[in-house]
Amino acid sequence: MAGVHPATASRALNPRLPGRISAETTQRVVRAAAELGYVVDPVGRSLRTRRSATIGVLVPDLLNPFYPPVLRGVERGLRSRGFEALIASTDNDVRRESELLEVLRGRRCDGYLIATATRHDATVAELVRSGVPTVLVNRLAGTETPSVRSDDVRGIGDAVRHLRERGHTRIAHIAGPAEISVSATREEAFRAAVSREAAGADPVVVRAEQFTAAAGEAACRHLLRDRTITAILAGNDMIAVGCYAALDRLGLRCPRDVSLVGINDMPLAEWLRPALTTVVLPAEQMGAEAARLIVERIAEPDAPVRDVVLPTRLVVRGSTAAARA
Amino acid sequence: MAGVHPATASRALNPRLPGRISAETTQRVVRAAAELGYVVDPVGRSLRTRRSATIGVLVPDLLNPFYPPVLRGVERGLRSRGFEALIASTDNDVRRESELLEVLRGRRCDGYLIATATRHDATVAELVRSGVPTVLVNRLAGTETPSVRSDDVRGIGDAVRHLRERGHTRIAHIAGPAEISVSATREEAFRAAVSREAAGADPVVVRAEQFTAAAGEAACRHLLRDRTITAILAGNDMIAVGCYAALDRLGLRCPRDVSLVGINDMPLAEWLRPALTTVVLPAEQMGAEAARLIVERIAEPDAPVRDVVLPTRLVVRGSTAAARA
DNA sequence: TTGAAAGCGCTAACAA
DNA sequence: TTGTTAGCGCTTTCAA
Repeated sequence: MAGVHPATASRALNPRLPGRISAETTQRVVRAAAELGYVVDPVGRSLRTRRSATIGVLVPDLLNPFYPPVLRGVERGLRSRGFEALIASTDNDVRRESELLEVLRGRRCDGYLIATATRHDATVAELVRSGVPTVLVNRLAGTETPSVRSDDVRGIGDAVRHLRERGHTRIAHIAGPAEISVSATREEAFRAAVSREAAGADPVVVRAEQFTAAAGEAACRHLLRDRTITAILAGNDMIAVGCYAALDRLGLRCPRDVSLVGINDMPLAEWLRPALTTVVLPAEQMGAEAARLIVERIAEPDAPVRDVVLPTRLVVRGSTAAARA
Repeated sequence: MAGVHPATASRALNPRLPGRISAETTQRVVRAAAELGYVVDPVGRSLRTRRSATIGVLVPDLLNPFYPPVLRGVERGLRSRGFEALIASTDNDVRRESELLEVLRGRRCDGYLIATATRHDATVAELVRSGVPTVLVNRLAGTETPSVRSDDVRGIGDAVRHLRERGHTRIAHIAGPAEISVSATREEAFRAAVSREAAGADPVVVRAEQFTAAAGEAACRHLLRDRTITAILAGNDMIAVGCYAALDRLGLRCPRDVSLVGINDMPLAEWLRPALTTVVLPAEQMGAEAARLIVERIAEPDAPVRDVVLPTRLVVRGSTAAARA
């Protein structure tokens, strides 16, 4: 319709392609395209360029309220750069992780965003080894891979100090599952903070089997056989939700009897009663950063590996109060 | 490697293609493929077949806990049939809906799953008119489109009866935004149920601006200026969460002063305190059914339009009790 | 039952 | 600056 060769049209519509096209021709092509409602067929393009403009995204559990905001950031970040996400949830199942990754790899994604990496993750290790652009989110597995995470150490330090300042001396931590890297990071941060902020205190740590309310409730009931504990730092907000339930069952009240701090600031955290004091992780921003990193990495696969650490902060709500006398 | 023509290999690996291949050759090809780690390139296939094995999925709000389970059902249902989902969240913005749909259409999806349709939705109407396979989820816009929804009328009837049996006579409903079709369905069902179950009672209805806790809280505070109300049916669980907050603020207790019923049974509903009595919508199953319907529709675009209505049930937890004397 | 040939829509390399 | 040619990997049509 513009009276030019297809290749010229292609160049006119893709200004970044080699071969500059005159302004006049470009205009003619663009106008014709608009009139015809022409949009490039991504399939033809992919076949030629060997790129799909698609990123595979693996999350551990869509039902954990932490991830939807992350995905929102990922989705927006990718789409604004012309990419689409293929999202898969592994339900915290290592085998399913490798299956899903196979499916996504079958789709020839240009890169992968992995939020499911466990501490020693063979599937992810193999992915990285194969040289495919990969970015880890929130979880860490080896240092040769770019990652986005949050400064949990700082946030947890703030949380412990907050509790200490309110007179709590017996502070417990309900850690997440051992195989998840953030569990270890947070537990370590907790121990460090207690020994720093509350020298001489003996840090109490129990472990929840999963990052779920049910597992949190079980762990909390176990923990509270020790009634000297007046404050709990939960491994994440879902575990904190379980703590509310456990406290209720045990006839204890929050924050009067036990203060509670979560980690994540998941969507409903401020609507729990009492509203949850929690370490805010910038979930959406983490997703957005991850999107940026993976696109950069695809453009420059050999650029040095970067780790992005995003700031956290403590938001004080109703679930923490002064220790009972 | 199997010593056959590519076309033969293609046929051997795609048993459904025309042209039957001998068992022997097939075996040779399959074995060679396995050894080479060969997987079909979906891009080449798409270019040839004009199909992408990709479904565009539009949801209104990833942050509303109702949708992650739906997506889980969609994801599994599609993947088990060889399809992938391209998921986009519109944040309840009509303009963004049409933009995102354009982006997805640019990707040449084979079909679309729309969970965002408002009552009179031009974008969706145009999509359907263009003849692209489309299935609506949870929301209804016109009858020429297949849809998956839940039997809210039944569930709401059960809820009202439940309240009535516990002695509640002043039962109010906090409806969702007017432009969403489920808001109207539920309001109507509520009015019908009240006049059936509680003849003579005057159904009280207020409207929340959005399906969010904040909007629910505002609506509930407004509603409770009438202190004769002893029970509330919230338009969905997020609105119910807002009701908990409003009751707290007003110094009222649930269920002692006011009983509360939600709709959805979202992931955290049972962990709220008191645990939320709610109408369970089979979210994941709705997603799975939608996946099934859209794939069927792609296979047989001219089959008669089907509406799937899935059953609901009331789950009674701690937020409802006998009316105060 | 298998092979040969062609072409889906696009853009990279080369030529003009 | 634009045109020509070729080919990405696959499956379909036609022929053998």
